[in-house]
Amino acid sequence: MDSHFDPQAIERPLYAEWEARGWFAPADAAAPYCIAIPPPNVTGRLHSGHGFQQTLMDALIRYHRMSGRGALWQMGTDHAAIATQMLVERQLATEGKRPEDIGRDAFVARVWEWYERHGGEISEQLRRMGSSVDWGRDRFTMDEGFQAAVREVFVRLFDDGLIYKKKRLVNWDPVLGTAVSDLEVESEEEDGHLWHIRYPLLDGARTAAGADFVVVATTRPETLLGDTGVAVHPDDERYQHLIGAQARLPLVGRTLPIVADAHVDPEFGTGCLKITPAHDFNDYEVGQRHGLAVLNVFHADATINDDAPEAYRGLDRFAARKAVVADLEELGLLESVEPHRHAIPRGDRSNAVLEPWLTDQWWVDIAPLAAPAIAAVEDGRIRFVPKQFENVYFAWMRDVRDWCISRQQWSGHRIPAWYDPEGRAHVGRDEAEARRRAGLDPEVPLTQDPDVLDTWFSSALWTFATLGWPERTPDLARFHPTDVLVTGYDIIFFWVARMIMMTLRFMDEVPFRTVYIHGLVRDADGVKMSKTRGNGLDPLDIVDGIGLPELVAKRVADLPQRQMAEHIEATTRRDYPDGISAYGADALRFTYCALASPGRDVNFDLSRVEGYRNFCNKLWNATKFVLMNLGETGPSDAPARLGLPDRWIRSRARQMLEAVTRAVDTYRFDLYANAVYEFAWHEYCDWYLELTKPVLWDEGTNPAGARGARRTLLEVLDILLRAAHPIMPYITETLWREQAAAAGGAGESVMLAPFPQPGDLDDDPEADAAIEWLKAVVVGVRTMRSELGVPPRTTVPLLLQGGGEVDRLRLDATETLLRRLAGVETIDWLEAGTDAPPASVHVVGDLTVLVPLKGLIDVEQERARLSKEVDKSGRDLNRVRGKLANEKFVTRAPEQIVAAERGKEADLAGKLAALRAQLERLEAL
RNA sequence: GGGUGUUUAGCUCAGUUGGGAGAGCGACGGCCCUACAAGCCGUAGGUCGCAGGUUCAAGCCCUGCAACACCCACCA
Repeated sequence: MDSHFDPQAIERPLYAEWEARGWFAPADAAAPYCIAIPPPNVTGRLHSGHGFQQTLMDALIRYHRMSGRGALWQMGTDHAAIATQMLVERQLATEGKRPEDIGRDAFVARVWEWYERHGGEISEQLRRMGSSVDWGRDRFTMDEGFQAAVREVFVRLFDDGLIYKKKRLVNWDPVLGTAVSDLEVESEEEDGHLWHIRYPLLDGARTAAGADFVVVATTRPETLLGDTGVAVHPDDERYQHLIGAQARLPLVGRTLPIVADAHVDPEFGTGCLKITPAHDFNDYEVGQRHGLAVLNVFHADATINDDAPEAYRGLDRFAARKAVVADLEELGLLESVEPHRHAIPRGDRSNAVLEPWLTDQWWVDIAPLAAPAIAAVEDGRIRFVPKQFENVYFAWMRDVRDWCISRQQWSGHRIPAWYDPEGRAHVGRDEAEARRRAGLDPEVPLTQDPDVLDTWFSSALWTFATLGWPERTPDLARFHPTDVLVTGYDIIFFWVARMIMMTLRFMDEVPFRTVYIHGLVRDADGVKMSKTRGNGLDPLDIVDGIGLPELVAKRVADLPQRQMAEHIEATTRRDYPDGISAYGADALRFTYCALASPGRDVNFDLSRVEGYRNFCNKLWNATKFVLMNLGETGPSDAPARLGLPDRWIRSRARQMLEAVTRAVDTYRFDLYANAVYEFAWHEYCDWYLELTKPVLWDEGTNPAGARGARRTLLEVLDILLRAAHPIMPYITETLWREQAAAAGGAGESVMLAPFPQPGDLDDDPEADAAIEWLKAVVVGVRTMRSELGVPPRTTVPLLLQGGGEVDRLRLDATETLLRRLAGVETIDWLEAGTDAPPASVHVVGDLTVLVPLKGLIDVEQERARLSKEVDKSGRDLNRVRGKLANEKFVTRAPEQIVAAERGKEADLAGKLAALRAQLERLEAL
């Protein structure tokens, strides 16, 4: 074996082998366990969030596969309709073309080309992370089966009256030229203005203050062109006499009725509200209540249409705003302008300011779907981990509004509706069915609805459509409901909620029993990773490494804003002066697991990866140590005897496995990783390997003991590697095969080996206590040596004082080990009544451990150290005595707590006495 | 406006039923000792956000406050 762990050398060949041998497919005749992957965009690239999420899923899948389940990790990708539309449009733009220049069919062909050209990238990246997805069952949300599923769902929902077409206000993206759903609106506070505009009153009406106009306030003066009313609060004394009066709309001249509506807040602005039903959601409601006209003044691209005065026609909305304001000012109708901070709705894809716009769209009537979906979580058929996300889910679901599912784009699932010459819509699984259902003659021409469906409509069918629905496939019967969904809180509404609704509707069962919600990956400073900030880390750059020039080039490529490039380059050069090393997939995966604390975002820090890469190296070298110490014959059937260290490490391994299984059961990937790390490094390596050395190197006097140590070294290493495999598959596979070969055991792969169980090993309290005693003495001696400046290779004499029978027995059992680990030359007991020589002292329970100074030591320094120890012990003792002096404590606290405190008191008193005695001795020198 | 989360060592974070504050990284000192310098040994560092309360006992339970982050709703 090489002296260093080199992930580059082992990872790719292993993955290729696993895949080629079909080991990712679920075992037959085993209890099923299934996770459906949240489908990455087919043309996307792997980012940190993916890496994180897939690591957690792969850990679960590998764990359950090893635990004997028929584990299926269902693979698939998403067609990402809007994202792809934008990419292909951008590609066309470089050729100087617009989509309409080439037509729908050619455009759709381009989209498919795009899928085919880029579709493989994400799969390769998943492989590089070690993800054990079942490639044989790979699906795509636009594949034939999915198209059938989508049409089936659409038709059935339509037939049940849960899909309908209706003209109403929607969130309109004027840049993309499509409606979007409520969820795709991102509102951010931005600095704007509040314009106060005078609307002249008609027929001699006056305000209470005597003015012949009312003043309305608006943040969007251009919408004035579509005003059809003015509203005041019904109880507003200032305006009550104007209710029913009329005002004249400036610039347009239209007559506006003044209506009373409780929606108006008398405290805001002047208490007068202009009503633009076609361009504001609240105004629309007000308009409906009062029968106001709905006058649309925008084209689809938010330029002013022909229903506005000629002067503004064709102007972009922002140009129109300027013109309107200027004209109002000219006319003396602009009373004032004040700065005003308010929320601006923007499209999550285009970042364009959205407009409420009146259009015909397809909708899902959501309430009948939401009710059973709420119930499924309420009654525990689905549970969220962490639990608090159930409240997030409930809050949204209980107030959810109808879902706008049609998009005015070309990329995506086309809506299965056809129009006859009279414009009536006929829904069907295909045109023939639509015609048949409508009883239309073959010669009646039909045209299909031009719109496509919201991408999330097909995603909502993910768990069951991937398994074959609407066919009743064996996979569907076996693996649905899936066991757990692993996803981020950012798509609970987009995806999780909709999957639950659709699955309950069409499968009559839940899509998954558990929803594990993980945090989002941020950079080391807690800032969200994003392309524009240039602070993102590509997981594969951490796995395979990347040079600084390449990293800089990658981060500044395709930046929306050129001026950011300079800044990003500077920070990149500062943060990664040498680029990024190839840490390997195992180290990265271990990091993701270790950082996966529930309900928290992950602040991703490369230094953690480095630490866990070092951990990989530690495992590597530990295995090397074990293999090189197997001796000539390796393990044999000759009698073996387990020594205390062997019994201890087995007992500790059992406790590690208890922690691990508990952690996996509760989705505590962080505790899982920590338990493995702690055991492997600080127990197996730091102590156990060291404890075996005296035994192995003194084989002649104790061959059975050496055999016991060898056997234990191998067995515990085997357990450790199996326990760690779900987190770090590559290195564990490599080392496990070495180990298995040396042990002469069977088994081709650690990923097919059984996951170790606590019951495989025995608890051994006696060995635990003995080795803990030994460790305490060794650490005590080491501390004294270090503080006294004794060179590592110099052995020291050791004196033991006090202590009981147990201490003597333990010394007898571990003396050889103690000598080696503490660098001790001689060990002598001081008889009772004998004065101790001047010495450095350390107390372990009743036992006092002394390293005589013999004049070659800095007495002053030791005195200072002892004083500190005396002070600390004195403080501890005082605290314990204070507690015990408290009558309430003694009478009310549980007996065992009180007894423990009394024990502590005795220990501390003894320790203090021993320390003081030694301190006095030193001071007498 | 409503809601959720966070606040523990210089940094990033654990702390599972309330019973003597932990890890990793970083810092400091000493070591190339026959698995590992990607290592070994040791040391320092915290009034657990603030103020109350419950309790014999609070990092943990309750109340209030503050700061930060996020979600939902949007008074134009």
